[in-house]
Order: sequence, then structure tokens, then C-alpha cells
Amino acid sequence: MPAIRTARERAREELTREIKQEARRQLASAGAQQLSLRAVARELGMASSALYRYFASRDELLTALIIDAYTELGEAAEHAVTAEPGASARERWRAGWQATRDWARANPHEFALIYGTPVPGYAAPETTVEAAARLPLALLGVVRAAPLRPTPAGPTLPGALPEQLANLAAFAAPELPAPTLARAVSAWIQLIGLIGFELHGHLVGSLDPATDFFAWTAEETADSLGL
Amino acid sequence: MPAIRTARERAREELTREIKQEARRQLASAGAQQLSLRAVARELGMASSALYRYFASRDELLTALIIDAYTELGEAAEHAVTAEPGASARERWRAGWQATRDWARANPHEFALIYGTPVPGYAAPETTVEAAARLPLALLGVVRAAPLRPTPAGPTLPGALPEQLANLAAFAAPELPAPTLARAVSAWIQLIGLIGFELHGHLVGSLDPATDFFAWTAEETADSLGL
DNA sequence: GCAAAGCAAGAGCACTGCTCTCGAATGCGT
DNA sequence: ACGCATTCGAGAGCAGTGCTCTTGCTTTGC
Repeated sequence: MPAIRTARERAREELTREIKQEARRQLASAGAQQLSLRAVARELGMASSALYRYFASRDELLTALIIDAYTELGEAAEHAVTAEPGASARERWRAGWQATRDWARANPHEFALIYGTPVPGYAAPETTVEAAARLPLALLGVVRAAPLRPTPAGPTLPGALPEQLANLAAFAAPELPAPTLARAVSAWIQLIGLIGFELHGHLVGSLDPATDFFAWTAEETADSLGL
Repeated sequence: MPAIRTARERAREELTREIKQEARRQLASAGAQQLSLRAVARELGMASSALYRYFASRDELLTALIIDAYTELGEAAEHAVTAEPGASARERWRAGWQATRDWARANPHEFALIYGTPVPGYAAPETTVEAAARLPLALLGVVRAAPLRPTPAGPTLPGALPEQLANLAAFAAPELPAPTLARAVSAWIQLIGLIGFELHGHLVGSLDPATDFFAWTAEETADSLGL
């Protein structure tokens, strides 16, 4: 793709960006439910129908926002786990967890968009999975790079789980023992689940604010992995 | 409340039930997003405006469905953990987990409604919390009734967490040690988080179908609690 | 038996996502 | 430098939404 482009192409790109930007603003202030194409167009001073030259549908706009959110969260985590070169694996694990929670609390609607109920009937095109994988891969990177202490043997892996884990390990972490990989996936779910619970009010009246419980959970999962 | 009621009251009650029933049908087939008051009214052969005599708003109808879903899930779990009188604590734990997943897979939209993104701006009136508590209390009941094996001391409880856990224990499980209670909450989050991941497609391409991973997680959490 | 309360229905408002059409601006090949 | 095809913005319009208000009718309680 050449750096030199026609005025039309540049205008198109810029407008596409502006639309996403305005949509994101509305998303952040009112949530995905309330995101309205007409309101976006209104705010941008254009006809609502003109918007369809840039996004074929509301869902397509949302999908673009989903990818952006995954990417942003993934980058935040990646940056956190690599920020301190001399940091121990446990410190990097902690940093990754904290960065994830911080991002989620700063962008609750974006978090809900990617880890909450899928908004349309269910549209996760291939394009999203790469962006979606960045957070778990960043966390997994910490585990892979760490000298793992031995951990108590857990329950035996039932049924097809060893095979599933082997397939997963094949492209994500070939050197990791299957139980460790399983615990890493568990930790990822625990991370997202806990943040979701906190954000969606399921801990109100018990462990809310969840700051300390979150920190404890980070340590507990690190322990379970042998970090 | 007397068993004898005016025809009007009986009609009102019956219609309220029918509205919820039809709403639930639409919820189950298309999700909360698509639930339309007008469509419900249409299906029931009445004017949409008449519906507002029974539910003040769409959100109120949804809240009613939320309470029903919490209750149903809670009852399913309660039944599961008490079904086999002679069962061991671990077996009852397993049964509670399985029942939760089974219900969620049979009622994915209902599950998303209660444990996904809050649909309105955020309306969790007091009425919902009692119903919402049934599932975690049912699972906690298994832990309380069990003779717990000693478990490795986990990370120290940071900051205000001991106090939060003490408050929680005060009305939910006074006899449980704080770390065990914390692990129980973690297990609850793990349960819901894992089901959410499975249902919302976050495990596609890795550990989906999640049946075996789910079973393994149930064992792992039971281990961590000393069940 | 009658006033009061509860009720259903219709019209209507302000929205929504989305489509189609039509003139204007733009880019490319000649 | 011109002409044509593509791209674009805007407007009108469709079908649908949640919700309100008014208008009559039915049931209830005194």
C-alpha cells in the first residue's frame, strides 16, 4: 500500500476513523445497547444514510469496536508484562492482572462488549480471534518464560481434555505440561470472571470493592501455576 | 391473601403470568436484545398499550424474567446438591456444578441475562439479590456441611479482605475460615466464568466443547477447598 | 343501582436500523 | 484536458420500537 493516496481514499479513511471515534464515545458513555447510528451521524453532521457507505450495518460497526477493544486490552496487558525488564515472573503476572483490571475499570462498556453477552445473535468473525487472543497469550507468555516451581499434581485430566490441551499447546505453548496449561486457562477465566463480577455488580454487598480480593486471586493463581 | 379472589384479580394474575411466559419464549428464542413488548402483545392478541397495565416498562418485564431465571437456576442447584442423601461432599459439589452448567446450556439466553452484561443502564433492585444468592448459597452449603481436609495455606489476605470476608461469613458461613470462604467465592466465579466463556464462544478453537475441562475444573476447585 | 376504579384499545410521538433513489463530486483512462 | 464510471452525501421512506394519552367499556364495592 503506497503512502501516496488519492484525496478520496484519505477522506474515506479519516471519516471511517471519525465514525469509530464518535461511536466509541457513545459506547463509553451509554453502552453498546444505546449506540445509535443515527446519533453518530447526527454528531458528525452527516446524514444517517451516508454512514452506510462506511459500515454496512450497526453490527459491523460494533465488530470494529470489538476488535479495537480486544486490541487495546491486549496491548495494555502486553505492555504491562514486559514493562519491567528485571521483574520476576510473579511480578509480571501481577502487573498483567492489574493492567487488565485497570483497563476494564477505565473502559467498562468496552469490557462488557468483548466479555459480556454477545450483542448480535453471535458474530465473532475470524478477524476478532487474533485480537482476542492477545490478552491470554500475553499472560501465557509470563508462564512460559518463568522457571516454574513444581506444583501438587491436580486431578487427572478426564476424557478428551489431554488431547484438547495438546492441540492448544501445539501452537501456544508446546513446552508446557498439560496440567499447567489447564491451570493457565483457568486463571484467565478467573481473571475475566472476577472483573466481570465486579463490574456487573455481583459482588456488591460482599467483596466489593474487589481490589484486595483481586490481588489475592492473582497470588492464588500464581501459586497454582508455580510462578 | 385469601384463596378466594375477585375475577378481576384472578384474571390479572393469569395475564401477568401469560405475559411473562410469552416474553420468556421470545427471550429463549432470540435473546433479551430482541425481546419486544409489541411482539409479546401481538402474540397474546392484545394491544401493546394494554401491556403497560401489567409491567410499567420493558425493563420491569426483564427484571421479572431475571428474578425467575435466578430462582430457577438456584433451585436447580439446590435440588442437585441435595438429591442424593448419602452422597459425599465432593459428589454433591460435582452435582451442583453439573446442574448449573446443564441449566445454563439449556437456557443460554436466561444465563446471559443474569450473568452477562446488565441490559438496562444497571437495575439490580433489592428484589433480585435474594434470588441471585441462591446458587452461591447452595454451593456454599456443600462446603459448610463437609468435613474439610486441610489445604495448603494460600497467600496472606491483603488489605481489607479479612474484614470483608468476616462480614460475608457473618451471615453466610460463620464457621468457615476466611481463606476457605475466599476460595469458595473464587470457585463460584470460576463456575460462572467458565460457563460464560463456553456459551459466548471464547473457548472455540481451544477447549470447546468444554465438558471435560468443566469436569476437571470442578475437581480442581473441590481440591482447593479440601472437599 | 351507581359512582369509582380497573381495564383494553387506538392514535400518536419520537425514536431506531436500513434501503432506495437522485444529483453532485471525484478519479482514471484516453 | 475531457468524458465516463465509480463513489459519495442527502433526502425520503419503510417497518419497527418503547411509551403516553385519551376514549370508552366493564367490573367492583358501597
